[in-house]
Amino acid sequence: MLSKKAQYAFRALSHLVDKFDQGPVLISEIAKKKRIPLKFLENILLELRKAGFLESKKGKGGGYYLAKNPSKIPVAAIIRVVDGPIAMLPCVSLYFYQRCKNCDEKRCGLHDIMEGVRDATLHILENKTLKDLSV
Amino acid sequence: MLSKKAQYAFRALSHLVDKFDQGPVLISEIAKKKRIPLKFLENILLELRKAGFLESKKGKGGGYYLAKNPSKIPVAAIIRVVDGPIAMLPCVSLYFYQRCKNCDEKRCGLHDIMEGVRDATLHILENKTLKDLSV
DNA sequence: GATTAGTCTACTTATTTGGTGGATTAATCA
DNA sequence: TGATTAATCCACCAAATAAGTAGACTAATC
Repeated sequence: MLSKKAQYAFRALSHLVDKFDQGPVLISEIAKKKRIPLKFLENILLELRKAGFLESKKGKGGGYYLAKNPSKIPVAAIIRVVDGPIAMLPCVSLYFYQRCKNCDEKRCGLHDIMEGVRDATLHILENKTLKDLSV
Repeated sequence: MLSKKAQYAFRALSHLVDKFDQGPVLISEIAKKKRIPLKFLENILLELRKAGFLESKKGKGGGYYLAKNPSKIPVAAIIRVVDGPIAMLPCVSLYFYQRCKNCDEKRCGLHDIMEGVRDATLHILENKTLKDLSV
């Protein structure tokens, strides 16, 4: 399951996609429109900015906006920043790999199954982008 | 990510698959062989028994054993019992569905994407079974 | 220099995860 | 029948993570 934080992130991003190329959007506007706790949203947007997906401007006329075209930002990348690994086991994660305690990866059936799940999942999440958030 | 509990469950089950049709296996044997904390394993096995995947026998010669052929038990079913939903959003879960607060399912891009992920994931997890745990 | 709006640090609170202790019940065997 | 074996059940605990909040600070604009 995606965390609430990740769900908030996608809701916020979908608003920024709608306003793409229309200048900065206030955090407070996003919070109000999308019903996200303001201070919590601050943290989320900051994290997304540090990861390079958003840019921001301070002062009057400031706010947040997408750093690049929504069609260039895969859904998978957002999940990794906000929630971490997408895979169901550490030993099959591409970006957060950890060796399996007590499991020989060469002879572990679960490993193989979860590798398959990861591939199928990423095939979708790497190809769907923020532009697909607005239907 | 699967919880540690679910990972323990699969490790324990793979042992029971290896011993399938050879009578009951002691919790303590599984715990030792698979290096799972004994008392925690008790809880896990009990849960799996109540869900109908295992049977047990008390007293001397007792222990746990699979309730049916490993090839009849899908990996998906085990995950649902131990960890709950497989889907990435409540609003696309088949067994743990919950309506999305603040998201119109007919017009939500994320909903559609995660529906696709769910289908791709379940296509694998419903067809792989406990017999696939032993390679 | 007043105002606006994001940044940063540091909490707090709630929930989930992972794990333990100990008494009880059921089956077997001597 | 009573000792032994092994699962069952209940109730708890600690650590980690998730979710949310407070308030001072910095940068841009007017």
